Amino acid sequence: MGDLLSAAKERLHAQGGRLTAQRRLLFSILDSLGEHPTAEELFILAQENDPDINLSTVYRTLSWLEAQNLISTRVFDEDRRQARFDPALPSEHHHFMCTSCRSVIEFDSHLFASIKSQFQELNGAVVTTGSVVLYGLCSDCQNISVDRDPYLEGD
Amino acid sequence: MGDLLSAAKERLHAQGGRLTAQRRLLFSILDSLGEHPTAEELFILAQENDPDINLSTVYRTLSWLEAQNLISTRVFDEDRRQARFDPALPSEHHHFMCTSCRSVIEFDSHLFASIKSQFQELNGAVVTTGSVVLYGLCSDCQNISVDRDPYLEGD
DNA sequence: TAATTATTGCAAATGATTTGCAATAAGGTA
DNA sequence: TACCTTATTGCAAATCATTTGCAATAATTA
Repeated sequence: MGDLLSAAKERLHAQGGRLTAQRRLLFSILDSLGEHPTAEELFILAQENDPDINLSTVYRTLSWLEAQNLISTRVFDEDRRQARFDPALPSEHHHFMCTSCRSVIEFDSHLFASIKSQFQELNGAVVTTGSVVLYGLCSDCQNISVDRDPYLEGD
Repeated sequence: MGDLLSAAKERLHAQGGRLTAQRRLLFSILDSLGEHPTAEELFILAQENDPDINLSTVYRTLSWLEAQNLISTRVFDEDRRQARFDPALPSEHHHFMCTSCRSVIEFDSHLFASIKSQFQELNGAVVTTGSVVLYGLCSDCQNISVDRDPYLEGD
């Protein structure tokens, strides 16, 4: 932790950008959060510390972070139209999403490199990024519940 | 080919649904199309045969097909918020998307099963579905973009 | 401390997708 | 074949997540 916060600060300084209270707050939330929040979720978390922060500011900050390559944006099929923000560099890891509680678990696999090179050789393509996404029930949710309808909000 | 069209007809009949001209058209376009169109792209293709077809009808037909499990819906990160429709059973296959021309190539990999089981064992999760998505340049676009990219040698 | 201007909050705009509703037309039925 | 029933359509308006224009605000610099 502390990584994204300090990296973002540096970038801001180098570019003549300004470290506002809102940005500092958002950076540090993302920094300490072991999750993949939607913009809305991050907004709600931020409001606990700054009730006047605006959702636009959240989106603008996230866009800036992505342009800086400090976070990555993922759209999971289960979420349909809502993006999730991954406070980590892109293409270094893979994701599992629990279809019940929507939590995201990151994982690595050395087999991914083989899949990539296999595809490249077979198709003459150059693969620059990519990842694996798995869906299912996390160990917690297996006991608790029936799979929730992914397109119904709330419950 | 002919697969989706006849399967859809059967389902409609069994459910008291009606095989309208619009549906027949959309089914057969999807059936013969070796691509992963967005709703808009499918709409434009359909208009060639039925200039009065409505985009809502396209969306409604796609939703129905997905509910029937006859096609699957994918949201690629590169497309941001627009969904693409995969005129294939949601069986296990993976995708490569060219970041230049946005074409999608399907592929298989026996290594995916290993990634899945590896993750399950390690996390106590049950994985029901999932896939690999790769991004890069297809063989066609490699030449084009090399020619046009001023930062690459040999301009 | 003031000046400059990047950033904010707000409201309105966007773009993809969904939905309410009256008009239309499939697919049975008489 | 003509008629009925009601599933489906086209249209317009509504949603939902996200973006943008703009005047007010505030972080940095002079």
